[in-house]
Amino acid sequence: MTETATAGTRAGSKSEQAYAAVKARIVDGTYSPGYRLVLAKIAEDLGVSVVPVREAIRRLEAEGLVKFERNVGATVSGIDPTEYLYTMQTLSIVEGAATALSAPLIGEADIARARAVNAEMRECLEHFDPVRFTRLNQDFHSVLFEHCPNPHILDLVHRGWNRLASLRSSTFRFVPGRAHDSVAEHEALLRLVETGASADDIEKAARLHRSATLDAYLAQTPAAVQAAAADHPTPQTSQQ
Amino acid sequence: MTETATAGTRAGSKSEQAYAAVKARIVDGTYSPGYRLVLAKIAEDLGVSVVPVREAIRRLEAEGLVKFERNVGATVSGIDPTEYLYTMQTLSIVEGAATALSAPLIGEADIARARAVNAEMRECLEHFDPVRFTRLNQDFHSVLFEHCPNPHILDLVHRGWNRLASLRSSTFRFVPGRAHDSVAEHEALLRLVETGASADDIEKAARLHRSATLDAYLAQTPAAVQAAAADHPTPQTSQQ
DNA sequence: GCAATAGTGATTGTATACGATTTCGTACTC
DNA sequence: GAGTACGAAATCGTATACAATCACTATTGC
Repeated sequence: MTETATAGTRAGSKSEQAYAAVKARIVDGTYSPGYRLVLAKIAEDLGVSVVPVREAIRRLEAEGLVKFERNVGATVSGIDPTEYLYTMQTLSIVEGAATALSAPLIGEADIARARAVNAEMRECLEHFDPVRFTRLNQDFHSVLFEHCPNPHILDLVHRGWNRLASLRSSTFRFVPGRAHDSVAEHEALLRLVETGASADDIEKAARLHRSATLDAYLAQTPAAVQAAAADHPTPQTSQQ
Repeated sequence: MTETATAGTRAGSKSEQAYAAVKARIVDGTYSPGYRLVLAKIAEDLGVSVVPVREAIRRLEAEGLVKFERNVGATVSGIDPTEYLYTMQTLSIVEGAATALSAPLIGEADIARARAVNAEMRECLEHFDPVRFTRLNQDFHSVLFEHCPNPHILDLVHRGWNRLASLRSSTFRFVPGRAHDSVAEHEALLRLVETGASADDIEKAARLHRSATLDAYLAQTPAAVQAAAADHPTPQTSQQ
């Protein structure tokens, strides 16, 4: 997880180093949303000059992790509800596809691992450990989509997850009750894969799983956002 | 079309200028696949220094238009059949979603315009004008997906089209006979939108339309590529 | 004649320096 | 007292310069 098309830029590169460092700080929350990223400051912290840092920031901008304004500077992208909506919707689509494409390549060992992870998630619910739950959730889905044979799609999925991570959109944070349903849906998803369900069915299930999380979020959110959301129906959820 | 998340980088920026210039040259074929992009040379041509050029190239790399190798340089991405497969598959997914999301927002005027474009495409078939056909094809699909209310998805669609443009994957070029089927499918798509078909049906149709082009390409391609493609089934096509 | 190797040229990677733009604080005016 | 104009500090944008790396070729040894 979390390696995004590094093509051609080996680890030794300062640019790459800056990219990884800043990204890590955003994802782990050291730089929280709204944080002002000053090139010179970051450059000094990392012991490199501003040029590679600038390149790193621009790259993070392309991934949506930071917002860049000319002659003003970069800030870490915030928890704009609309952005959350866009991201979840996009992820629903690409992750659904990735999971469907992965399904035929998922072996018994993968399934077993996913089940173990899901069991741990259940435990987290009892001991209320949101942080671990979120990390395990990522692990679970990784098993489902990591075998996706199309690297472009896989990359899009990774980007979506990174974006969510930067938004700190833990399921617990937004909708406490949702987590319980989530683990149940995980088990259902596994059974579909296990029994060799059609790619179409798996894709729908994966989409619904994410859409449900989004819907739960929207349900407990101010009316204004819901109104905006009405213009952006999530595909495959409200069908039938 | 063809504006890809320029966020924060106003037109006046040399970096932006370099990006647009190089991109244009790639898309219009001045720099054809395999062309070696030397920073210093491009910088001189554009009358700017190498730093903005470098930034532009890196951005194009992120979009998949060029391939970058450390300490070696950048080359325009080539017509690697596998890359073509990946791109078409991804586009099939995001364009399908974008079209489905757009559908409810497409008005009668849009439909009429699309019909006019499709009629022109028919003419191109008779007079054999592949270049114009390809451009019109893009216009046609733009009508279908440009109303997509989710900018992230729309951006992914644009990227896919740009990538195809750089690959010069004109339908004519790859599979002459395919173009005739294509215009027929266009009409069918329009009718679905017109009659308010479900988002699911529209999405499937849009995916199939693209998958068919991909399949046609694969059908006339060496066995080795087909074998590789077998590992990468296109979703929603073989389901029937 | 072939292979390994050292040297050379070309190209990228990064640092430093300076100009351009914006922002924010302050003083001044109405 | 509020609003505006001005100025200074901060920050970004780009040019230039140099160091690091790699590809290619010629040479040498076998």
